[in-house]
Order: sequence, then structure tokens, then C-alpha cells
Amino acid sequence: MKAATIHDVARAAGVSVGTVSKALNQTGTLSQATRARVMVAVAALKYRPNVLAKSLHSGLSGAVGLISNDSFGRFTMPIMEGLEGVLSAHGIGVFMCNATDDPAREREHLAQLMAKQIDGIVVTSRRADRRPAVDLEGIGLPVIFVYSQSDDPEALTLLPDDEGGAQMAVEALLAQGRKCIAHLTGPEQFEAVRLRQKGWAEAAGDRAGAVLHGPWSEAWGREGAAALMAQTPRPDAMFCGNDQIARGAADALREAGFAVPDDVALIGFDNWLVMAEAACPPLTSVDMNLRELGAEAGRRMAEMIRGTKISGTVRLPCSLIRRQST
Amino acid sequence: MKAATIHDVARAAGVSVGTVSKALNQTGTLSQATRARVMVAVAALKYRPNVLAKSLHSGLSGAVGLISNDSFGRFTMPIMEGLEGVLSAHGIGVFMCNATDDPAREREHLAQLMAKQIDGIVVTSRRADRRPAVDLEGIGLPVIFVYSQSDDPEALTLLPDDEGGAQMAVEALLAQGRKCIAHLTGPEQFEAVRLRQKGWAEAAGDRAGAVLHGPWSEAWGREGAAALMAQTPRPDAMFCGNDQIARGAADALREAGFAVPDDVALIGFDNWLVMAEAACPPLTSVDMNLRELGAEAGRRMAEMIRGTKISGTVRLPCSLIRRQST
DNA sequence: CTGGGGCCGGAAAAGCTTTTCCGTTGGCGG
DNA sequence: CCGCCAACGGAAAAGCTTTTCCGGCCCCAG
Repeated sequence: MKAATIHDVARAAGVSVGTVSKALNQTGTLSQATRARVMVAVAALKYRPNVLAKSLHSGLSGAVGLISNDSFGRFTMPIMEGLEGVLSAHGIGVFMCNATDDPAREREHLAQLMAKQIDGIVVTSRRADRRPAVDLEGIGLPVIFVYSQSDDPEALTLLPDDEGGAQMAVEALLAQGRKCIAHLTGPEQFEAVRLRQKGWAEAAGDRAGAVLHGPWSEAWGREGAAALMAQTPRPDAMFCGNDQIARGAADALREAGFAVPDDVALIGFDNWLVMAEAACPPLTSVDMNLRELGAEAGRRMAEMIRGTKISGTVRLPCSLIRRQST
Repeated sequence: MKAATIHDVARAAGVSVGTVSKALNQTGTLSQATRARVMVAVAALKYRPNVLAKSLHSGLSGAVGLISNDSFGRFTMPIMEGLEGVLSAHGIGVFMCNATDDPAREREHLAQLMAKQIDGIVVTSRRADRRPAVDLEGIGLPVIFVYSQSDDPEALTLLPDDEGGAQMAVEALLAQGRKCIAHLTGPEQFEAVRLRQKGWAEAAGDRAGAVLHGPWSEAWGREGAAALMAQTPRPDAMFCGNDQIARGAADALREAGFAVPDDVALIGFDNWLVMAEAACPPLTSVDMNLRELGAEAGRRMAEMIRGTKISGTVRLPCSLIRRQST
């Protein structure tokens, strides 16, 4: 059994295909009776307009491509969820593509997407450096970079406000009366790391303790926390670059006999639930609101598809999720 | 600047549109010279066939829908990666849809997907019970359930071999000479939990220790491990229902003064890297090969789109990843 | 009673590609 | 030298929808 076409509906309702189209799209001038007759036929045949044919006519396919570079990792997931939620409400589909930071794969995907006549492109990736612009071969298509940066002047870039998030975390520690706030974070080549460090330094002022850089791992959190506790003055709070580091730090502190949060308060970054909630004690953490970042990308994309030109960089606020580690 | 159409190419090459089509698709009978002339024009204009128009003609859109029910959680991710990798090699796009176990949302997505003339549907979800079939409203479309089950007799279901994975884990423990192998696992209403328990019981035989059911959390792992160590005979190995439980167990054992793996060996399930590798000691774990499961779904889907009818249930083998906890 | 205007609905083209069918041309064999 | 066949390329339809333009009908007014 094949799907009904507009011709089947027209025949069933005893009208022409143009009339059916007008009835469905509330355009043209049709009598109530005709409109109703068409609608009955539509319902009876379970007719659903063929989007392909509509797209061929309108030039809009009702689909966008999402190119991810972290193999659909944990940062892409919430972004995707927010994006898809907003766009599907607009009737726009999202093609998932995994480029894994491989330029050849990305080109291949881009070619396929453009052949499919997509209406826009969203790129996400977790990278230390800026990435090159997307090569659209002269077709002017809306492009949004989410949680990712490029030097494309035409594109819109959406990022979390790392600096503001760090300030928020440090201010919460200051409000508790902490005197020496250390910073235990990730590799310095990440712009996000530098921004969070800047926010920490500015907010902490003369109460800033030492800063240590290392890999994004629990092992580094354990090692770094031990190193920080050996310094003078000994920190009474640590702001960590992510939740894995914070969790490692929590474990190391507990084993070294320091109480969290009484002796040392701890704040993580990412609010990665399986980490933050499972740590002992559960971690206060900065949430980048990636789901909202994705949703904003969806709203902007819908606007851009309607013709609005948007470019530049926008940073969305983070939130502080308080748990027992502070 | 708009994309070139086949008419532009035909004009540039001084031939008809039909000839261009034949040159591009290696069909019909064309002289080498004509073919070459067309190809030159194609390259010069950066022509890329409009898939929409092609689809309208062929009835195949070159796209499938992936309906996820866990908001793109950690189980859907690798499945998606495998699926997308295989299908994009076939030139088939994957529309991502998040239904979050909401039947209304699922219907809405399904309607949109069918309007977009997709060629097939893949459903993933992490659920305790079987889910209803997908309502295709009479359109016979290939359907595959991955990491999910339904009572749809037409569909293909792809699952990991939970029972075999459990056996594999227990056999590794037996080979080490473990005498009492306990099982600390998740809620019994999950079929996967029951299957893993079955595999454990069969493989362990009279060396099977107690089995405890609880939530999928580290907290339960700590609690359950403590309970198991209080029993007689005391287990010298624990096979855990997932890595979070195993990690909690590892922490509890260490704090209670038991050495892992010397006093008690530990095996987890899922091989969730951030859990398994960050635990102390790093966890031996059963990997469900979800990426491969997704890839297999892609291969089967490609076949089904070509017209092959496939249905039934297929279970793919798990692997044991050895680390320091055994 | 006739002409005009407004309301309705139909016909056809456009959007882009594929494919079938057909006409033309060149070469070769008789 | 003529005719036929093979090779080649073109024309047109099909696939489904939207939209513009146009024709017809009815009613009202003159």
C-alpha cells in the first residue's frame, strides 16, 4: 500500500489538485463547503503532503545538518537535544553527522548535506583551537558554531560564558568566607581554561591561591589536590576546571584526612551528573546550560532560515548548582 | 549565487539534460567524448545533483529516522555513531528525533518523518519492558529496534547478548580460581538484568554466591558490596550489573580494608570508560559493543531499503575488557 | 433583460532529475 | 551505391506539490 498523493485526494473529493492544495494551506479563496469536502477526503485517505515535492518547489528542504566532532560525546548530546527540540517544533529535521575532526570526512558530509538541499548547518566540537570556516562552495547557507569557534565572519558562534561561570563559582566561595581559593584545571591551550582562570583571578583578587594545569582526568585531580595542600598558605577552597578533576580532588582530600567542605570547599565545572552527584560529597558545580545553548542555536537557525542575517559571537550565562561540597 | 542545475550543465556542455544525467550515472550509451565534455562542465559549475528531485522520482529519499528515547543518552550515542558511519557511506542521512518515551512526541516525530518520505526507521531506547510497535499507518517501511524490544513481528530487533556477556565475565573469574562469585546488580524488572543473572548463575554453578538487586547507582554499589561482605561464605569475586555499581563496590571494599583484586575480584558491565578507567583500581568490564550494534543496524537497514525483508531478534556478542580489578 | 463584478475552482507551469522511447547519423556490408 | 543496423543523443513524461492566472457562474444593478 502506497501513501496517498494530492491527486488521490482530489479525485476522492471531486475537485482539482490545486483546490486541495489551497484547502490544506488556507490560501486562495474557497467556499466552506469545498474546504470541508477536501478535509474529509484528506482524513479518509490519511493524506500527508510529500515534503520532498514541496521542497522542490519552495527551495527549502526543512532539514539542517549537525556536524559533530566528538563522536556524539557528552557535550554534543545536550546541545543536540536542545537543538532538535526547538527545530522539530518548527517542522525542521536534523541530520546527524560525525566528522571526528577529520577534514576529509567533514567535506564528504558537507557534500552530502548540500546535495540534500539542507537549509543550514550547525557545527559543534570540543577543541582547543579555532577551526576553519565551513566550505560552502559559494552557496550562502546559514552556519552556526555551537560550543566551538571558527574564524568565519559570516557565521554565528554560540558559547557558554566561561569567565562569568568561574566568577560565579568564586563569588559563592568568597561569600562563605573562604580565604585562599586555589584553581585546579585543565590544559592551558584551551581557550575555555584561560577564560575560567581569568574569571577566577578577577573574582578572587588577593584571595586567589595557586593555579595548576594538567589533563582533564580524575587522576590529575587527585595529584593536583595533593600538590595544592602541600603549599603555604594552604588553600581552604578549590575551584576545579571540570567535575572529573574535582571528583579526583575530593577523593584525595578525603584520603588525606581533610574534610570537604569544612576544611576545603570544592567546586567543579560541567555539572556532569554522574560525576557530580556520585562524588563524596556530591559536588557543587558550574552548569554550562548546554541544552539551552542548543535550544538557542535552534531558535537562531529558524530565524536565519527565514532570511535574517545573524553573525558574531554570543556567550550564554552559566548557572551554579549547589551541592554538599560547599 | 544559486546552485547549478542539470540544465545549466547541459547548456554549458552543449548537450541535453538527459545526456548529462546519463553521463553522471554511467547509464545509457554515450561516447567517451560526450561524457568527458559533460564532466568538464560539471566540474566547472560545481554541479551537485539535487537529491530532492532525484528522490521525488525514485521514491527513496536517502534518509532514515532515528528515534531515541533516552534524550541522546550514553547508550544511544555509540549506537548512533555506528549507525551513522555505515549509512553515510551509503549516502543515507540520519534524522535524529528525541521522543523521551512520550507517545505523543513519538507520533509527532513519526508524522514528520513520514512526510519527509524517509526510507526506514531505527528505534533505540533503554527500557525495562517491551514497547509497542511503531505506527506506520499502513506504509510498509523497514523498522529496526536497537537496544530495545517491541512486539512488532515485522521488525528486526538487535540486542547485545547479555547472557553470553555475563558468562564470559564469570568464566574469567573461575579461570582465576575464584571460589564464591556474588552478583550485585540492577532492578529485576529489566530483562537485561534477568539475562545477566541467568548467565552468571549458569556459568558459576555451585560457585555462585548471593545475588542482590538495587538501583543503578554508585551508592547502591557501596551499600550492596558491604552487605555481600557481611555474608558467609564471604565472596572472593563480584560480578556487577553495571560499572557504576562496580565502582561503588570498589570504593566500599577499599574503605573496608579489602584489597581489589587480591581479596575480591570485581567485574563491571557497560565498559563505560569514564567510570571503568577512573575507578580504583580500573575495572574489568563487559563491553556490549554498542557501536558495532549500531553499525550492524546500518548494514541491515541498507539491505532492507534495497528490498530484503528481515525480521526477528538477533543478539550480538559482548567482549570482556580486562583491567586491574581482576 | 443584459452587462459587469466578485467569488470559486480549474488548468498549467515551475521546481529538478531520471528514464524510456525515438529519431538521427555514420559506418559497414551486400 | 544503397540500405540496414548500431551507436548516440534528444524529447518528453513522470514523480508531487504550489501558485499564478484565467475562465465560468451567479447575483445584482441598471
